[in-house]
Amino acid sequence: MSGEKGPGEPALLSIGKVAEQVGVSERTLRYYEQIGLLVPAGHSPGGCRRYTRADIDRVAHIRELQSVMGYSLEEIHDLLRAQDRLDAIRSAYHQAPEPARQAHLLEEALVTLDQLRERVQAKSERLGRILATLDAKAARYRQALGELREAEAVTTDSGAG
Amino acid sequence: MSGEKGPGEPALLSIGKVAEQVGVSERTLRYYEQIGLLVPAGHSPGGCRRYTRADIDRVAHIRELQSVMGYSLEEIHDLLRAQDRLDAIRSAYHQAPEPARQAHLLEEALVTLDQLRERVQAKSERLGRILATLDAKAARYRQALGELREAEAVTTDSGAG
DNA sequence: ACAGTCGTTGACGTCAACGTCAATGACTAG
DNA sequence: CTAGTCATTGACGTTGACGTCAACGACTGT
Repeated sequence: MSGEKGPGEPALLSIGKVAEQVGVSERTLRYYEQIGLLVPAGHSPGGCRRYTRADIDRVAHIRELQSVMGYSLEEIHDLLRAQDRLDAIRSAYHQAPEPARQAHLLEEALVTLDQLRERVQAKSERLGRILATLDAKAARYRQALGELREAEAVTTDSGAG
Repeated sequence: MSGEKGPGEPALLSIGKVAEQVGVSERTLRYYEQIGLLVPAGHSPGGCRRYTRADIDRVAHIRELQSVMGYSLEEIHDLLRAQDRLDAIRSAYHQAPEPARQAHLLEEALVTLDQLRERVQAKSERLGRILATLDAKAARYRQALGELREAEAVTTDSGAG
């Protein structure tokens, strides 16, 4: 036994499992590590990468920011740095080394969070406006279609009568 | 006079003006033409591209689909093809060559429009969910911050008293 | 012990969406 | 008519985000 099935243990995953579970390639995971986006939780004695569930969540988060927000990996890197600082605070929270500093970091993280929130909201609003114009367009076309059909019905009437 | 300032005229613009007005490079406009995304309305006798306001709108539309929806130029090309068909119908609408065919094309275009609408809505909803989780996170952090401050106040009290 | 699979590190390839440069031609103010 | 600016067509370069391949080492069931 070399540390596997303990129910309270981290439950480490190989790169292949992670790739399969989140639907990315192994190459992508190694690339993310290369640019400092996702450092695996550890390594096997032989040097194989070992990931945790948290790492999976992180990759999923990265993909979401990519696809939904259209962020570059560099922008995502910045965002996740703030997230990492928050996590550092959470772990520090249970040790309470310097409450004043904790509060400062928390405020800093809140600012970052608010900035992201604003950008997400802005995008959401833009999408809302686009939706409205699309609906308006569809309504106009539907009306035009109705008129066309009415005209056609009249023509058919006079043609058949 | 070679067709410029008539108030009812097309009011053609050079590539430089268009690039400046929509905030893209000339290279980008030529590239869009190269891949068939934006064919200029005409050319000067010497071969310079001439664009209309409609072309400007089109470029703006392209950039919006790129930035907000994250579509590739190829996907945008497909979308705009449907849009172009609709425009063809609109111009045909005043000539009424074949109302049955018009109706068919209109229905086709409506389907495309609905597909886009659905995708926009899906993205909007995803953004909404992200917003909710961000707000929840912020709330938790704000609470943690409050607790920290309270603890600090107590500490300060005992320290000062 | 060993075959078969999984993983590792380079290194080079790729694709979209342009940027940049060079050589040449178009257009415009004076 | 001419200087200065704007535009045109290649052609090659670039950047991000990976894909792919080779040569090798790690791990697993039997």
